[in-house]
Amino acid sequence: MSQDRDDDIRRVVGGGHDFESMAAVLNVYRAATSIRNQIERKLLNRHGLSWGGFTALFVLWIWGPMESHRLADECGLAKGTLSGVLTTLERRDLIRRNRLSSDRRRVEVVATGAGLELVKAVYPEFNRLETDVTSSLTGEEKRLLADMLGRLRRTAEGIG
Amino acid sequence: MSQDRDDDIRRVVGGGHDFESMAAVLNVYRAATSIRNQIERKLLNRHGLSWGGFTALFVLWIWGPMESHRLADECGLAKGTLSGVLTTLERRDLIRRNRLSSDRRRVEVVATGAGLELVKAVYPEFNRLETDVTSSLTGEEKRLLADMLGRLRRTAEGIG
DNA sequence: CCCTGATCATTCGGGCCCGAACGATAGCTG
DNA sequence: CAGCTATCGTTCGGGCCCGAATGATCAGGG
Repeated sequence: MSQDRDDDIRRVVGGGHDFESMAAVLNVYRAATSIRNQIERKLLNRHGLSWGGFTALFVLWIWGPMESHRLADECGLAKGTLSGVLTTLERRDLIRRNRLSSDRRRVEVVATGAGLELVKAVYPEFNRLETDVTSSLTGEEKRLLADMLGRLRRTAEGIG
Repeated sequence: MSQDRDDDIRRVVGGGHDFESMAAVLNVYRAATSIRNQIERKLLNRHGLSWGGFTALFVLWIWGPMESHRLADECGLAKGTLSGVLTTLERRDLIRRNRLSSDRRRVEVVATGAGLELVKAVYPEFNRLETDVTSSLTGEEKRLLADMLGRLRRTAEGIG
């Protein structure tokens, strides 16, 4: 946020507001959408993957098969949203749903061979884009950024 | 990102990857969605506003009427997306579209009295939530965070 | 004057996203 | 063992979101 914009805002909304917090929140959101859009455009679209789809596949790769509610949590998605994402992935044979015999309400989600192959192929380039996108920060800054954002997120979720 | 998770990832994806950048990007995205979801749930939904709709109204409040393409840019939305958001706002008489007589391709977007009234009423609470959400950071940290995220965003957009 | 190419906003197709409602399943309790 | 109650995943309604295609409008050159 440039100083000019900041001044415009102060002038219009008046005093008694918390501009530091506003700038922090605004920048978190803007940076996130920029990163997501760039990575989708430059990489994921080409492989027919959405951000959410790639995330799910990545989680299943790292931690192996898991139940749907936990996968939703790991991906940061509402369960209804995850259901749709999984349907898309399933249509392309990248994941499978297995109903648990021990509790037929639950569903275990498993990446197929093709799913694992895809995420393994895409991840290196994904990581390279992460590096590119954060190239204006030092290693120490990246750690600091991640730490501050982690606190921010825990606070936000704690408020709910 | 906890150390355990980090270790799991290192073990599976193997060496030669940039985990610092990965953690930074992951946390940006997760923090952004947490914040957005909380603010929508706790405030905007009650007023029938989406994040994008509130943003558009806020921008029009601060900087006054502006052409549609600039508004899209200020809101960080694709122009097609903004068109939909504006239709929603227009249906509720919160904004108006004026075709420019000087160039009938262009559209000037104006907040109505009701629109200004709404954004003025909602903004103080919005700002309070921004304060709450960032309460685990010091003022200096918020400034640092905003600065790093600004650099990050400019880099991301520069890559495209 | 047209014609051509550029530049607007809108529309469209597809998918994401949420919360609420739903139906199926499980476990408890009397 | 029948009837609650809680807890699954899915579905549904509505809106957001993008990129590509579309149609309207404008500016410049023959």
